[in-house]
Amino acid sequence: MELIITEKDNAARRIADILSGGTYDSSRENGVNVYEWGGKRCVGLSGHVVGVDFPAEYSDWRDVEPVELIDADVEKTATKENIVATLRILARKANRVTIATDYDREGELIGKEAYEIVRDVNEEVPIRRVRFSSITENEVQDAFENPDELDFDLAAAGEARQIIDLIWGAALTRFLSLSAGQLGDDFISVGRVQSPTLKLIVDREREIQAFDPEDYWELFADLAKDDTSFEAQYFYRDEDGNEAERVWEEATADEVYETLADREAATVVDVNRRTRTDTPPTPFNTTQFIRAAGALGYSAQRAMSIAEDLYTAGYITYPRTDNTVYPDDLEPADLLDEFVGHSVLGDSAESLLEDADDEIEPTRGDEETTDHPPIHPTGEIPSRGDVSDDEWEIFELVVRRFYATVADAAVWEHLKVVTEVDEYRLKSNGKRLVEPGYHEVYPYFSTAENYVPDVDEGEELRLTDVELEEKQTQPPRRYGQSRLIETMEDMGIGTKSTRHNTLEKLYDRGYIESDPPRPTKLAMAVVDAAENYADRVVSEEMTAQLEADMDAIASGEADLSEVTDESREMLEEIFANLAESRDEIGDHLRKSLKDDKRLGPCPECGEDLLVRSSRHGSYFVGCDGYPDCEYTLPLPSTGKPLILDEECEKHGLNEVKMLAGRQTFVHGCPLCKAEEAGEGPVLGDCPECGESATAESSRDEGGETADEHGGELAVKTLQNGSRLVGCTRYPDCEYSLPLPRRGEIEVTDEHCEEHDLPELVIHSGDEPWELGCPICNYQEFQARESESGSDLEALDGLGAKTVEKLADAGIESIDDLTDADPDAVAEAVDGVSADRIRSWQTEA
DNA sequence: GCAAGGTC
Repeated sequence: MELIITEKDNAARRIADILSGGTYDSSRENGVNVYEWGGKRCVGLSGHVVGVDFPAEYSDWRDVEPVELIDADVEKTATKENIVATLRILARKANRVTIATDYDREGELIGKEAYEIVRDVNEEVPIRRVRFSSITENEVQDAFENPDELDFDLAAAGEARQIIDLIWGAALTRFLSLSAGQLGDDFISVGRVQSPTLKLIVDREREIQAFDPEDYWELFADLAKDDTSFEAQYFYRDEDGNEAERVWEEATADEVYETLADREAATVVDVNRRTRTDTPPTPFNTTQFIRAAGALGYSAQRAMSIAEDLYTAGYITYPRTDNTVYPDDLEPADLLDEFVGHSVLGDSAESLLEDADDEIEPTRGDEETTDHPPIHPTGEIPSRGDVSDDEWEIFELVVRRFYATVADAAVWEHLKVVTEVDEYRLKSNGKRLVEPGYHEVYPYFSTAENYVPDVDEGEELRLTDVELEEKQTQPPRRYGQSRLIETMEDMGIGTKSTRHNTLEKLYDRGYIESDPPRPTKLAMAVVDAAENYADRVVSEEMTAQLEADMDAIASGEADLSEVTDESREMLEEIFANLAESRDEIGDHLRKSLKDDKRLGPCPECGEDLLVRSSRHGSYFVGCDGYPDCEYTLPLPSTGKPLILDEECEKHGLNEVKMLAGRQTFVHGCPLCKAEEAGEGPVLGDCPECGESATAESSRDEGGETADEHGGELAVKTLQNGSRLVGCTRYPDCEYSLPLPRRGEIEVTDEHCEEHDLPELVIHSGDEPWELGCPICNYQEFQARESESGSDLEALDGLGAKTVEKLADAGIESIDDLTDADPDAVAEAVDGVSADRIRSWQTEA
């Protein structure tokens, strides 16, 4: 029995299909698919099924000095136990093993991991390696006819990376986390890939913060020939002889403006016409795919997740690839044929086939690799009902990108007209798409034209309007997600499979927020600390050096232990410097963590108000002075709060935005919100769960935290506009007291002695209504209701709800009702018309 | 509770 091992289940199934001619059987062992035919079995791994880690005695962060990790053993342990177990069972019975993992460095390492699992249970079996860069009939057949050996040096290069990444990442992550006392889910991480990426974002933010805008002026004019008018812009030659449009002196700008505004004609002094060939884009690798999907509004993570689904369903090829050159056995014409006749994608395919002279020559990118083909459609087309709108949009993008790579170039005609007004010059740039070429099948790039009419040198044009625009230089823009991923690729950090995950990791760690990502104060502090003490871990150098070392290992010029030992020594040196600065680093990190949560001064005690999260995952605003100060404000229940730079003028608190995907919204100043609607002034302890009510039990339990303290009664306005006195711990505590719907509530200085609550006065109409202590008021109301047997309920069509509403408006008995003015009552009570009140009055 | 790299 021959055992074939691939990197993933999908590849196993397709290889089984090719080698068996479609006659394979499949079964499941331990939840792993096994494909079987004529004396062969094929099984797919799930990438790495073993991983590196330190021995268990190093796992407690507090018991181990981070520096000890540098010389700790590094062990390999199974991370996918069911797959490892299945592999062991199958390997015992095998008389030949063929490793068919992906054709790249990591694939070689995954192959070696499989090799070791096999060897462990079967010392004798011959193990061979096959390599192919796309799973097509030809390539796979060819690979199996020409098998090779595993490349242990190449695998060792991958192992060196694993060890170095683990040691540096774990030791420095633990050091920073310990120094700042961040030991739970909120540890502070550092790594060879994430940290240079974060530095990229932080550096850009520093530039933005340091940016000093400069004023400049630009001048625009409208020119007209016959009935058509077009725009022209003032320019001059700068010191280097280059064309410049920005005027840096206001006086100069005014001078030009005066002249232009005064004249009525401009003379054409130069006409320049040229055609430009606009070549079609190259095939999609992962990065360019993410970029194109990003332009359609998809985050990197989302784009990859959709691409994976489309791949698994068989509609597109493998989405993780560096390759931008189609393999030889891709027949563009055959693939186009698959789309002919399709309602949405058919027309383009047909026109491409018609236009093709003989051989279709697809575009080629710079990167030709062995891993996988560029992302392209397989020829299988989902019906609209099978996929979501987003999936269809991404699928169409991939199909159309393929179309573009086999389409003709586009041709633009550019027309530049220079005109003169006195000694000043104006220019107009026109462009026209004369041959749409690939744009016809790939509508994702702008083909906006700019019309400038045909003119001749010496011609006089009317000068109809002049505008002087005052502008300011803008700070550099933040990187968007796809720009970051492209830059990571340029810097050589991360891989096609991990770059988008790295960004996600930075979000999860609290280093970046929002989109385009903005670094938090914590991120600035982490990058700061790393720059000062472990510069290497935030530089792309570390990866560049590692790549060079890996190449040396792969070519046999160096061995794994030389490289890892050298790396360990460098880290030792870093730790020698770090040790003395531990407190200083910790203080800075802690301060930054607090800065990220700070909203402004507490109106009660002046300490900082901070955004905090409750045990249930919801957020609220609490005072840093807790437990001395128990001031709190609520935050909306949807989303994660992001503190904005904008400050509320009234309270000096930063505004808050709630991030919740598409439901993201700006909440504003939480105190304003609380005053406007939501929770109003706090009146005192909740009689059910407040301090005095719970004092004994909470003392018994001990370990009080900010989100556990006793509830307080506050005035609340519900979404439907009705008001009540409710507990701040709602929904955990449902204690509530009714309040009238209308009128302004005044909280007086008078206190009810029995309940220790302030007395309330309701201002509506002419006469203020002294409601008093809300608990007393409610008790009186209940008493009256039971006394009177709520005589109102005797009336036809008057239910308990309405009785309550009427009571809120001060009508608590039939007598009250008969005395009342129906129109005024209708005004004060929701959902009750004056007519209904009149009918009750008659009935009474 | 560390990293980065596979894959789901």
